Amino acid sequence: MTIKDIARLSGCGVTTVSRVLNNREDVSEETRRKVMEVVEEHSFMPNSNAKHLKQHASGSIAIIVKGTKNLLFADLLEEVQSLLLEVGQEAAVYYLDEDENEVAYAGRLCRERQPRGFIFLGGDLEQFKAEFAAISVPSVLLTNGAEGLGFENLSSFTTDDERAAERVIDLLADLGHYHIGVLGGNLSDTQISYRRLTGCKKACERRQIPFDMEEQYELCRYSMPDAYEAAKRLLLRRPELTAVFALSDVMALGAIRAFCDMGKRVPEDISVVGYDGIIAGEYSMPRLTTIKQDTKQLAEQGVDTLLRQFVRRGYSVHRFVPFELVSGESVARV
Amino acid sequence: MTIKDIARLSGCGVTTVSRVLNNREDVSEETRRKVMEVVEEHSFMPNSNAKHLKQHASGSIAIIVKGTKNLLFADLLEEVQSLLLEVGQEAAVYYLDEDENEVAYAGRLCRERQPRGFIFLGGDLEQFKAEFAAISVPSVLLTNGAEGLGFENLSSFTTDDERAAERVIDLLADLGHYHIGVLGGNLSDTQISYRRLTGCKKACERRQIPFDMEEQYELCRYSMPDAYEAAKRLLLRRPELTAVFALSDVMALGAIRAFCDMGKRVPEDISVVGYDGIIAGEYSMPRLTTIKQDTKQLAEQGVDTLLRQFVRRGYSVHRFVPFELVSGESVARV
DNA sequence: CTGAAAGCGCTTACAG
DNA sequence: CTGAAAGCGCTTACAG
Repeated sequence: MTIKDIARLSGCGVTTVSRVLNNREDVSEETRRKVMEVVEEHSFMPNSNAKHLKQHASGSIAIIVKGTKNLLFADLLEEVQSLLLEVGQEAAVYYLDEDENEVAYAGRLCRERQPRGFIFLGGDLEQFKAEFAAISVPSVLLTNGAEGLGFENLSSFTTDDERAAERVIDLLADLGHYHIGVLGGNLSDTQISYRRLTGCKKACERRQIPFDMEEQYELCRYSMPDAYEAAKRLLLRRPELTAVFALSDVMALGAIRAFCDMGKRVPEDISVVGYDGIIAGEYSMPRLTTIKQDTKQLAEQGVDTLLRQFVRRGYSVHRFVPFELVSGESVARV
Repeated sequence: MTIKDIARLSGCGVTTVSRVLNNREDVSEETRRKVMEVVEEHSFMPNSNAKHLKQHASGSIAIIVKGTKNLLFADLLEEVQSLLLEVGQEAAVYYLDEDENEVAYAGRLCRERQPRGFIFLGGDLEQFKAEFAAISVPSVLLTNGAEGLGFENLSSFTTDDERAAERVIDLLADLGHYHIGVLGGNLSDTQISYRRLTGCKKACERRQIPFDMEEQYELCRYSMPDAYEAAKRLLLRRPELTAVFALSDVMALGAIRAFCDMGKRVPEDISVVGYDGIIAGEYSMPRLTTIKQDTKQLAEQGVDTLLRQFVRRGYSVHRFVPFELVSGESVARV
């Protein structure tokens, strides 16, 4: 069944059928009704391959998730998907390992699949700087800021990571913590861990808390098993730590389990702060003290902006979305 | 850049270019090299819309995830995706609420997007019975069994839910538990909760443990917040319970948090058993005692079978995948 | 081993 | 308001 059949059955030309199917104005009500009747009767759906071949685009938005085990993205993805569904915009999700090059991947997708636009969940600015020029469709980056890059088809929304991290250190300092460890990801200055760590350092300096990168920062991936091992290494190396700031909730959860297996109690013996505000952290034991990123606003503004970019090319915005320091049960006064 | 350009630049016909691009045998080595050179130089990618318009299929596999907050599917999805990536098979993921009709959705996708095949992560047999006939591409259902339905293009792999649930009740009975509550999903006989509950009932009968559906079963969705509320209702109604079997780990995690907030200790005051074996349950406090579904095998056999179905139509298999009762820290002797 | 030509199912100037 | 026709970028008989 093709629009040709529909045309034949409804007694008009294919052009008209196409117009009806695409909700064009310039069709008489009567003709429209006639066509729709036949369409419904056969529950006809236009072939999207043919459609998009002509339109030079696939009609669907590609969502690129960087980091398969990062539950923040799971929460965020859900919000993004439901917003897209509301407006009837199709979306396909592509998962990448956190170390893969998301922009190169998007570039390939562009040539092969021609999506209408991209939503990046997480991203390394390095990659954007180097390869985003090859991408010409509207795009939005969530949880990292791309303002400085100056691409007119790329918007970004993120938490003010530096400020948020400062707040965490301040909280810990206020509670008397002096030996603080940090668990986080890649520190290249194009990654979020770098911005968060910068906040930590500033606050430490301001509060006169010593922070020795080599000794007090432990690198790990965004997954519980990896954070588990990293947290153990960190505490074994620095047994005097009274608090650990994990730059992601998933890491914090792995760390808590690690400390517990080492015979420590959280927060009595060691405090743990997370970052993200994922659902799992609201139901963990102890409940996570963390920086809650506003996934709702991230998703809303991201989707909204992308849709706006579809109609207004060259429009792009970069904004911080508010965060909140949520106090759970994983932090204690020292 | 189209294959026409490649043809011109490499001095041969488009037919030949197409043959090279699709790794056909019948091309001379020299011609192939010449063409590939031009292709690489321009990093040319064939337009998939045009390609699939001809081939009457989209080339990509549609993965339909039923239940956005069910972390089991997150774990499973990751395995499925990485296997698909290994063989270079493109896949698009579509998320549905756990109450939506996944087969109707797949039907629409078929007409619109023409995927090569489907992988369903979770599914209600009811839906399959009613609407799967409309789907003619190879499909695989994971975590539910579709053997009885007799569709020749549908395979299924699942855990022996009934047996596994029996094992859980036996474990609890062995430890002296007599008042056992169950937290689970929709009980229509086409859903997994039904099969798991059937196992519970059988074991309870065998072990002479009373089980009053009205009083001891609490319905909830596959999400921590929902399980949290449901667990509270259950325990308030039946304070004498010494153990709760949550038919999903996500539910178990929500329940543990609920009991704790009610002033109970897990497992000292009340034991909790989960089902699934998700990663988050391995790092929770207490570590979850649960039925570990073999996501690795589920993914491997699922993907393998789907690929096999592509070349051999009418081939379908239905199998149980082994499970394991993993003992964590969430269960105690009464 | 190679290529000219038809056709996949749409959309969109263009002409009426 | 409507329709015949060209064309999107591929694949695939078919003929050589």
